Amino acid sequence: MNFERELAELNEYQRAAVLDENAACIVSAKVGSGKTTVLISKVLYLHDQKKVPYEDMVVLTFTNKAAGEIRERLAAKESSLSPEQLQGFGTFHSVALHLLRDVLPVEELGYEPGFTVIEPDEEVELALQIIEEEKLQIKYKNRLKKRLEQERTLYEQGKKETRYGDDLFVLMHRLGQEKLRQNKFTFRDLLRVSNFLLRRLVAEGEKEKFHPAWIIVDEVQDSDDIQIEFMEHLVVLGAKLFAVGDPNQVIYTWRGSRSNIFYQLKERFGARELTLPINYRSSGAILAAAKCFQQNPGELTGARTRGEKLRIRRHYNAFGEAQYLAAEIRGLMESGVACREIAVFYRLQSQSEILEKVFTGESIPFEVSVKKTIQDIPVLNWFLKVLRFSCNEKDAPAGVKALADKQYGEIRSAKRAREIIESVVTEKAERGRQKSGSESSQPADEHEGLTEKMCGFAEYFAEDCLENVIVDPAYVYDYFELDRYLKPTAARYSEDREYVWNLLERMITFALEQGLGFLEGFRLFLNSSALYGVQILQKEVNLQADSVKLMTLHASKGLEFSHVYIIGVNFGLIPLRTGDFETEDEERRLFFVGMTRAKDYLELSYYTNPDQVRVAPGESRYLQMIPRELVEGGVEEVRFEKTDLQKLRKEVEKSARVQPLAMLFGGGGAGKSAEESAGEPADKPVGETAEGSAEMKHGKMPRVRHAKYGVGTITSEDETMVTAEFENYGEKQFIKAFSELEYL
DNA sequence: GTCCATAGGGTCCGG
DNA sequence: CCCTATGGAC
Repeated sequence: MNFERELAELNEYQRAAVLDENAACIVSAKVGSGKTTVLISKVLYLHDQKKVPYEDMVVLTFTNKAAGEIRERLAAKESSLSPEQLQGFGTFHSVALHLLRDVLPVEELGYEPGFTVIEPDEEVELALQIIEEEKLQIKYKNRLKKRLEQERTLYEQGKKETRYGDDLFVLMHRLGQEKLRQNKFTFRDLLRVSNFLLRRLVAEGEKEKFHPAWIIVDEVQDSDDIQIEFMEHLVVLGAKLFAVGDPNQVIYTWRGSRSNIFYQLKERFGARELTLPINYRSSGAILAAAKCFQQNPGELTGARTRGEKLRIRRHYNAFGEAQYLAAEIRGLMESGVACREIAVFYRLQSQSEILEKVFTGESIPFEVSVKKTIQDIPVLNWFLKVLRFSCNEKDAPAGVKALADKQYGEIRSAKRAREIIESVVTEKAERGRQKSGSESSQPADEHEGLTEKMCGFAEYFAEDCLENVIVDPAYVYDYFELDRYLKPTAARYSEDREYVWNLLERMITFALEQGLGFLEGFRLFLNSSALYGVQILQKEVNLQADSVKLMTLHASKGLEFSHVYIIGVNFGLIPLRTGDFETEDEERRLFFVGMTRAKDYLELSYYTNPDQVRVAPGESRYLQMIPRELVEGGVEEVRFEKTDLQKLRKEVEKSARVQPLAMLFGGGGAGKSAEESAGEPADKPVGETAEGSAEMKHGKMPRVRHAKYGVGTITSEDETMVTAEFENYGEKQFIKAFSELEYL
């Protein structure tokens, strides 16, 4: 039997979790212990052995990515899965969306089933509009987004006074009315309204309307109150609970999850607690070091041998380190390590900048993980608004924004745009009322403006909609005469066009997949595009691409690499803040998460002369917490000469342009710039590299010795690199300033 | 309208 | 720690 084999591949702990019969079970899955494997096996076990249909399971994740992974791994094991069967599989928000659309009676609250999900920014815009119209007194308007999020709980608890004694609660009330009127849900509303209707379902004993057999939750430690409540309602409706998570990986308390969540869950659901204590990912040394940062020092056992020790390196500053990393990574590449197995983690997004510059200059293939949403791509932001008003004339605000867009719109003033849209909408409504069979549905005139095109869209495509004729983005592209707005002369034209094209293709495919007409499919897509915003853009998710990954420690969660470099382990940066203990604990967990991403090699580094203010020059005490016997050769300093570094830095700054032939080995002192002599005196050389380069001018092939590669001969060089042929290793490239080569 | 003291936020970033 | 929006004093 197929499932028997599946079970045989699990260890005893994993097997126990999969086979557990309790009504509620919480699995404390230690880092790298096969959490997702267990989760998938559980689903398969319930389906194959317990004959629970997939339709009766609710499988909840926090990210679209995790949801996608689960679907994918499931599809690999079970081929004939239909989308309907997996409607309960997704993020908390997408499952709530499904419930509100297809199961729960939202119309009883005054919403229509075709509601739109809006992004936080849109709620803020709506709020600002209300503030203006009603002359509300709101303090800190520039931080409205944060205030709406943070002070919402106070409002919901029925508090009278706002934090700053202003009209914020009046605003929240009006905002609620306005969202209802415009048929819009925020992310939070999805869960809040779901919870409200589920609670009512329970209270009125109408359990037959929705009664999942199982809820299975991934990364349960990230749940906030509203999500726990959602789980609770499903449990009350009769579902059994299986939740998997790790209290040591709570790094998002600032957005609502709490570190004692595991304890809370056990109390609330009377759950049995199991553990998955065996880590399969990291080498023994890495795991042992990481264990120093475990918060709940429960059982955590490694399955691997000790492996290579960690390294701790000291660099002068981030630039020197970037040079070093470039050389180091090149070395790894040459020794056959795939780029995709190498990652550099840092605490702050801004730290990637210098790495990007240097890696670009050194031709190291890399990719920076930056949060990308629709908002970050202006053309899509604009075009989605165009489509939203086109498909739904009730969404006048979208029409106004499309029309008044600074870059792609037609009308300068937002006020004027609003007037135009309003008049067109009322005019259209009137014409509809006195509809005499006259031929009003003319195709859009070629020279009409955007307003007319948006208003005529639904009518124009109505017939095609019936026959599903639209399969080519060109129809829509031409209808809007998009070239008039994207402006072929603009520098970003081809990129913009590709984005738009891509989006249209996706929307058409979506409509076809859903078995809906073109227009209906578009509407449904647009209504929930906020929830899947990032996925729309995923032309390629490049975890597979062969490039070095640069990301923040936060972003590293859930990933693994064979070689990991955590940089800037300075006090003041890792941990970021000092002072209060709550956040300090979180920093420790964050560091733990980062370290445990590494499979085979982990290197930690800090700066003696950090460029950023508020970063202390010394090593973080986190480094002192790691037992020395796990560290190769104590702290190794990467030595260099400061003037070389400054020269290199200037080159890199310029490298966007054509690289000038740097006079690195010209006459003595040629590299000394005015600022340099005016600034603080250059440090005394601490390395031995200066003499070496002088020697090479004479065209000799100097013999060198390197601590790691042994004795060799220089074979070639340019301004920045030296290549040497080693007797026992082969060819190796070094950055001159860091070569650590001893010239014989 | 301008000045200035000061409270409070900033980094991290899911849906 | 540093920056700045805020709002009262003038």
